[in-house]
Amino acid sequence: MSKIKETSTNFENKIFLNECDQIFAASLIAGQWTLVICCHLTTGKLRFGELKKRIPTITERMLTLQLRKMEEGDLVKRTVYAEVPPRVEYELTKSGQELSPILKQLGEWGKNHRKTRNAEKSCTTHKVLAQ
Amino acid sequence: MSKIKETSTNFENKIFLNECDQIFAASLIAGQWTLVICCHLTTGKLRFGELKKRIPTITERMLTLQLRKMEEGDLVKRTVYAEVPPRVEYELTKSGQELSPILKQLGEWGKNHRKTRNAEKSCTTHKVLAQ
DNA sequence: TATGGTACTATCATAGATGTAAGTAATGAG
DNA sequence: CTCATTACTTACATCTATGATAGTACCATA
Repeated sequence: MSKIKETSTNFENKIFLNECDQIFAASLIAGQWTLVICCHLTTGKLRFGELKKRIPTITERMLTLQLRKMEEGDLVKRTVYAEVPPRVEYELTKSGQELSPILKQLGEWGKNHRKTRNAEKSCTTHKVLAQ
Repeated sequence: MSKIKETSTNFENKIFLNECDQIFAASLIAGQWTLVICCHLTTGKLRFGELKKRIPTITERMLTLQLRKMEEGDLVKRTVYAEVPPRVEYELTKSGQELSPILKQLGEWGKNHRKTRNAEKSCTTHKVLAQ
């Protein structure tokens, strides 16, 4: 693989294309509740009401909106059973499952980064940080 | 490592703690321009004006705001030189650099996910999607 | 007929993110 | 003295995400 000049249009384009996919991916996990929902679904299918119970602070409206957005983004699959009272199950799609390890890494990074930050802050300013 | 009952509080807590770090990490890369800026800084230091040139569609205001947020989040380091006209350089911190490979993976996932989606859509609905 | 459970939907209100346009400090060049 | 340069800041407008609250369809059950 030959090295591309950093000033070439090609080089800029490569960066830009990469950005695009990253931004596309990031936008799919951007919602305030998306990762929480994702996390709860990693262990298997859950009904709407079960999700609501596990995420007590979410409103039904937001849960609906987020699940729809995630369905739209092909992260979750929604299965409706023609029963009364209604039963709807949500599960991660294949893509959703493939995202999990990356999110896990992101979480690891977050953990370390948070530690590093707090260490540096307390080292330089000797302040205790909330959270 | 013994298996934890899925119904135990401990199990729920483990999920929740993991969530926290992920959400913390996600919030740091959440800005509309954060990843774009990150991307351009992976190749080295850049001045404010250079970043602006490389991201023609960003306004000065947004560039400032995002950079400040990234500085606040310890993703970038800001160096001011006492010159006139002023010179300010931005570069990724160690944490910012460590985030790069994960973002790269995220981009890879995004690329594949986008492909899969389009393939499935065109397969079932035979529609051409405007991206 | 009245009630309950499930998974929503509709409406209104607010907070936060982003965009537009203009202005600023400092100083060297002319 | 005037102007250009750089990295901003300020004020205002708008757009999007989130929140609070109430209402709905369906039918089994009492």
